[in-house]
Parts: sequence; structure tokens; C-alpha cells
Amino acid sequence: MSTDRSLNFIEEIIEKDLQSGAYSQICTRFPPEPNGYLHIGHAKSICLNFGLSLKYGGKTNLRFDDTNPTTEEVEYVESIKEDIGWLGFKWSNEFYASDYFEKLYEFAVILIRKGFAYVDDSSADEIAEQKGTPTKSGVRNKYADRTVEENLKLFSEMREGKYNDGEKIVRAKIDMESSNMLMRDPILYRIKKSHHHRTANKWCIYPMYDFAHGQSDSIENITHSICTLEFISHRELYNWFIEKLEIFQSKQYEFARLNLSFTIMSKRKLLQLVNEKYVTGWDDPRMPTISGMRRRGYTPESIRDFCEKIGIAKRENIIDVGLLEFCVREHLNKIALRRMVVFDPIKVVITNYQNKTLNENFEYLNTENNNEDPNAGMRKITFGKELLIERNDFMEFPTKKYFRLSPGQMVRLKSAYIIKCDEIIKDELGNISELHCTYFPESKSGSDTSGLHVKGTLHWVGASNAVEVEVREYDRLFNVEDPSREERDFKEFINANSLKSVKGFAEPSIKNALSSERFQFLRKGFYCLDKESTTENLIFNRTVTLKDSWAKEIKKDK
RNA sequence: UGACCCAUGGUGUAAUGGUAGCACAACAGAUUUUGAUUCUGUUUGUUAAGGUUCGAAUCCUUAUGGGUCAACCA
Repeated sequence: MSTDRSLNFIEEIIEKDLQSGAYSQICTRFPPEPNGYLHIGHAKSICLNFGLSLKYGGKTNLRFDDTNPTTEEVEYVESIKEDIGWLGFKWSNEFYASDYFEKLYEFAVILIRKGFAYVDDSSADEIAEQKGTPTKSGVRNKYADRTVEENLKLFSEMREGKYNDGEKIVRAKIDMESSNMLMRDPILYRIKKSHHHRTANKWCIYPMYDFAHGQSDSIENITHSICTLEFISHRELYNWFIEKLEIFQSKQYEFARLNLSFTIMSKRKLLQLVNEKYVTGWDDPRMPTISGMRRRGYTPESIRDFCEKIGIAKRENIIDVGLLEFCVREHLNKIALRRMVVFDPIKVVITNYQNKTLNENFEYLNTENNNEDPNAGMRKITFGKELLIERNDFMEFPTKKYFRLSPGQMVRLKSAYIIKCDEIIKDELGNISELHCTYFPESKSGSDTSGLHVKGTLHWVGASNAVEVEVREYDRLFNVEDPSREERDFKEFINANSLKSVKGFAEPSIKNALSSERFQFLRKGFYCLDKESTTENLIFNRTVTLKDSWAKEIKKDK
């Protein structure tokens, strides 16, 4: 039953429940409201809920919490289903809180009959006023004295559409003096004459979250209803409804939601970024949404691994986004196909090169697709007289620890030959325009008999057949670690340089890239094809850079 | 001026009255035809004060700090 990892507090509860025989099988649920796209925080909840039923042999339902028709849309329902599936989970049942509207209506009638609920004509302001504050008791108004018959009649009329939005509500009759504000006669039903994405115009009254969620759990025989910390105070109400209604006793447990450094997790704020065009959409690769991360090149495996690593507890937390990047690098390193792409090129002319056998200025060389995975096979690359290397892989006046190319020095060109820099050619302005080098024919990769040893190995492409591609480099969306914690509006902290589009010169094999493939551009990072890519204009997203200890070294010296 | 939840290295998370461990980060070194990967090692922690106990991160009390609660949102 247990794994190598120690149990989190919810697993402990479940194991106790299973051992005591409280349940023979567990049932969890993932209950998104279809009013936005899923983000990495939801992934934590998804992995938890589905992971639990997988681990202990149970069920997990997908239930859309669609009790507020004004914010919910079918588009969101579809995206949520796609994202959960992509993450690798299968739900036992697809349910909707709106499936239970009739049943929920009956529950309200039962409470009214038992004298536990009443219809209130007060305005929103009046109700807020009467509710008191956390330190001051609330007061009950005269409507609480209505008879059961009157309440039943009014509730029925509410359903029939006799009243307009805000004119009447149904409240539970609990305790206006409770230190828990939610117990001060909470609202059960409100009138909303708006179109619902599933029930259309059938209803004009809709249950509130508290009156829908627990009962929906109960109807589905959910054994462990897992939610985030801010619902702790709702638990008392959750249990009250179940007790008064005498229905299956689901139990609520709360864990701390995920916070990620340099990003925001609020659906409301993410929606704002989309609506106000700070990003191109919910699936913008800079977004912490599942769809954004998918487009960026994250794999389901890496996200699941991340969710496993961060753990489940009740303490407020802010996870270093570096951990997420570690997880995706770890997975991509195993599966990504290696390719060579030069971003800021400088031309290298191999002055002594000529292919003797073919009497040509180029030759084919073999290189591995993935040095971490022999099964990935080999591919051909073209070496020739004119090559392109990265401008910052050359230094006219090298620093001590620099072991790339510099005048008189040698480097290995990956999977090709060792070259030596003989001459720097500059233009009128003094900029380096090309490098004249000689190569050592006997230093060919795989059959090196030169006896030469070099410290540096560079990536390169043939100048004549390099393929120009567009590469989108992403950086964090925010400049501060915790944007939502700041006093000022979160949008003031948006990183203006979160997207940089650059040109790259890729080896010819890049033309065969598939959108399902992941790539490592050697010594650069991990990339994947963007959905906007075409055969004429290849567009790559940078998922994440490679770790770069040289960049760190340079920084240290400054 | 209330109720509730929480407190372990820089960040997360274990240890369930008996050796404070793991991951990321950081640092140092080895290997390397990717300054990547891999490998080895190092640094850093129980919020505080009392109490219970042979023994406390763990139980109790108080304090301190952080979070949540006054939507006809979920």
C-alpha cells in the first residue's frame, strides 16, 4: 500500500479509514468551476485527488461546480476536460452540480419544512448589515419568523420566476451569533435570471456554493472531499447541511494550495491578463495554465513529478519556480532529440578544407540524436568549408577560464573536427565578420587519431544549408517573487521582457520536426514547435534553458 | 479586538515521545566531444519562554509571527 515516500496527512487519514473499515473503497472528486482554464495549482489538486484513488483503489469523479451561470462557459468545460486528460488522468464519472438542481431544490424544501430555512426579502446591503462582523454578533430580522407554509409558497414562487434578481433569497436558520460568519444564516438560494451553460433557462434560482458542494459530494458518495485551506471555516456548514438533511456523510479535508514564485495563481487575475491582452490567450506559453505549459513544451510527466515533489501539507507555501524547471529539465533531458542551432552567428571559414573523395566543399557526418538514449538513433549533419558558430563562443581576448575559441586556440566542433583559429577578419567598423580557421582532418569524431586534446566543444551549423527558424524565448511573467502579496496592482510587476523573439540558424534536419517531439538545441535549452509554426516559417518555443554554470561564473566575476 | 488554521535550513517536505532526514537551491571537486547530463563531497534548520518526561521538533501552557473569515463568487 505504501511507497518509498512517507505518507502525507491525507493519506494517513485514508489508511486509517481503510483499516478501521469505515470505507471499503474511497471516492474523491475534482470539482472545478468552469469559469477559467486550469493552472498548475489545479494540477496539484488533480494529482492529489486522482493519485489517491489510483493508489488506494477507488474512484475519482470530475464534477463541474456550475452553480453560477453568469461566469461559466462551455469553452471552459472543454478545456478542463482536455487538460485533465493530457495530464494523464481518467475520471470515473463526469458530473455537474447542475445535474443536481432538482435534488438540491428538494433539499431546500426539506430544510424549510424542518424550520431550518426561510425566505428573506432583505436587500444585499441589509443582509450584510445584519450579519455583523467577526467581532460583533449579527441580528436576525423579522423574515426569519415566517411560517413554514409561507416559506414554501414563496420559495416555489421564486422558482417560478415571480420575483426578480435580488428581491428574495432563501437562508438557512442557524446562528446569527456564531463566531463563524458562515453560520450566520447563510444564503442557500438566490435569484439569477440568466442563461446557464447546461440547463439553459430552466432555472432562475441557483444554489450557493455551500448549499451545493457538500450535498453534491454526498449524492456521489464521496468519502474524502479535499479542498484548499480557505474552506476550513466552510466545513462546519458543510457538516451542518449533511446532518440536518440526514444524507451520506462525506468528509471535507483541507490542504494548502500551491503558490509559485514569480507568478500568480488567481483565476480572476489570469483572466484579466487574457482580457487586457498582456498575454495572447489562456494558452500563452508564459501563463501558468496547463494549456500554456503544454504549449511551452512541458510534459505531463514533469508536471506530475513536480506535484509529487512539492508534497501535501497545511502550511502556506511558495514554491521556487526553479523546482518546476528542474523537473521539466530532468524529463526532457531523457527524451529530447538533440539538434544544433546557432542564434547569433559568426562565420567560420575552414581555409584548408576540401572533401578529397567527393571533391566538394562539404561532407556528411554522423551524430547521435540523444546521447542519453542510444535507441534514439543517429542522424546526418553536413560539415563544410563555411560554418556558423555562436558569436559568444569566440573571444578575441579571452579571460583565464575561457576555453572556447580564441586566436591561436583550438576547440572541437561537436561530432566533427578540431579547429584552430588563425585569423580574425573585421569590417570597416572593427566588428568581427569572419574567422579563418584550419581543421585537423585526423581529429574526426569517432576516429580521432590526432592526439590533440581540447577543453571546449562548440555547436555549429553548415553556413550554406542552415535553416532559418524563429525562436520564442520566454522569461518569467513577473518581476517580483510574490506579485499578489504586493500592495500595488499586480499588473505593475509584469515583466516587459517576458517574450523575446529571436532568429536561429538550424541544421537542415530541423525541417522534419514534429509537434509531438521535444528538442534540445545543444548547449542552449529545450524547445518544441509552437502551434503557429508552418513549414515555411518554423517557430519554436523555448521550454526552459539548460543549466549554465559558465554564465554563473561570468556573473561572479562582475 | 473575536473565531479558526499554521509555524522544521534560502525554498519545500519528512521524522507520529528515542540518531533531525530527503529534494531543489547554493558551494567545492571528479567525469564529460553539450561549461549540459552524471558522480562525490560541503554549508545551512526545529519561532520564543516555561512545563510534563529518563528523554520533546513531536505532548501541555503562554507569547510571538504568518494566514483565513464580514460576495446574492467558488
